[in-house]
Amino acid sequence: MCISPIIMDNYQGDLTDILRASGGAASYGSSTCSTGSATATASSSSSQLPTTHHNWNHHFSSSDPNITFSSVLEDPRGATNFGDPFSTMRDPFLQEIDMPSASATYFTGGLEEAAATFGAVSVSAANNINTNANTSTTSTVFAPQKILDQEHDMMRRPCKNIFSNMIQISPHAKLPLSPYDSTPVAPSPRPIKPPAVVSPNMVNANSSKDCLVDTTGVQISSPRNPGLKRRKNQAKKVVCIPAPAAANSRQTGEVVPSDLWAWRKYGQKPIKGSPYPRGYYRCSSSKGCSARKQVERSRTDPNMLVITYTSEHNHPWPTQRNALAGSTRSQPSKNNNASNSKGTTTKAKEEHQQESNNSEGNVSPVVGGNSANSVKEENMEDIERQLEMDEGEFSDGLPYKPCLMDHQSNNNQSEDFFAELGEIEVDPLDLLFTQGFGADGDDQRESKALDPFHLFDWSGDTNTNTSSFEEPNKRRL
DNA sequence: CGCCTTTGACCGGCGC
DNA sequence: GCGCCGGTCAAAGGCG
Repeated sequence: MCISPIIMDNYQGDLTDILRASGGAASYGSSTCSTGSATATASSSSSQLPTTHHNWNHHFSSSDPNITFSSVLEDPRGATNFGDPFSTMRDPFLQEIDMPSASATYFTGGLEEAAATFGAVSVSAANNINTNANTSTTSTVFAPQKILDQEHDMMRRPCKNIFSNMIQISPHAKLPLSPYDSTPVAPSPRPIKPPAVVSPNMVNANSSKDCLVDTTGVQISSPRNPGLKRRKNQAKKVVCIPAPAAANSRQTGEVVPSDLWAWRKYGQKPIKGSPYPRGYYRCSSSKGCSARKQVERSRTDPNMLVITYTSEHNHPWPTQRNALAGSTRSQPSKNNNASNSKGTTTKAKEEHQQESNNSEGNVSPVVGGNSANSVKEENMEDIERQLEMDEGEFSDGLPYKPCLMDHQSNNNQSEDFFAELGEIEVDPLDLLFTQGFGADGDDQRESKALDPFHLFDWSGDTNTNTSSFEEPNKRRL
């Protein structure tokens, strides 16, 4: 069995992959993955995630020698973390921030190439924006206007995958290196960064291109916590992704694509000038984690979600989503009526409605979070073993063939995929690694039954037969 | 019981 | 100094 490239398209709505591919892997898989040989994994431990990286990485690297995704995943700092794959764990998005310019370029180039392969339009590590843009040394650097053009282009094109619809903006490279650049430490008040140089070219959030956000000069505050003061120039990472389908959006909030972290919403505010509120989330994976993110719809393109990551996680990736109740809350089974007005009922209501809208009489393969996770836990050892086997499979040269969706259906699929993320309440990656590597026979059938996307049915020609993959989500829901 | 979301209040920064 | 604004807190209530 192998990982079909189609998965990457399927994952267009899930930040997990990007999280993994962009940053996490730099810590996880570093030296072994980059070579493609991948005979040894940096994480043979109980954590499945590094292995996951490993495999993704392998996909890219094995598909096309020109794709440097494996390089992307390599820790540019040359760190090796065989002993502790989390030893350098930081927020995968923010990690970019901390990279020296060269590293950022390195990253950008790799991702850009990969993005191009997948039909991506614009992916940028904006360390190179602004003041640093002129001094960058590679052609992969985007000048601000180029980014604008790229986003323009992106907006015109239908969504192919998350690579094609995601813009990463990180503070310019002249920001001092993050004080969190090193190994995560116990949560503690962090030093205040000195003011960053703000370029007049900076595109700010008030511009018409509000997916390009000045990530400096923003404040983080804990006004009621004397230990944490508002910090100007807090490094932020702004990411634009395709928003979930409008039908899936909440009245007062956003359907936030799942990522590996558990986020707890702690606030929501209407933002002046935007018809869409901004949701405030903090990491709930670990107490004391200062990681936060803000989610809002682009005021100019409601189909885009602007996710701003601030601060960093000071803990490893959560390896068990069932411990992260909020992000994987199960499908509501009751109290979905309109009389409920607080708590999770809104989400439940909408998800319920979405399910009703999408099911069309079919039985929705909704996988309860608990059951799915229990499957995950039970199968992780098998999964890891299977992953190791997959390594060999890739080593045999199985070509990676990007499966580009046709433009018409793709946009819908993107949205539907997000919708499903909210509906099935299970990280598709979890599905993948809990069911996708199962054995033959009953296990396989069971996996298929639990696989709403048919992700694991790659016996056919998946790279060209897009119709076979046409709207997989709708087909099942 | 522990987690979540919602939401009004509170607070600090900033511009005028 | 004042008001606006964004970010956070914390109470209330729901869910599994």
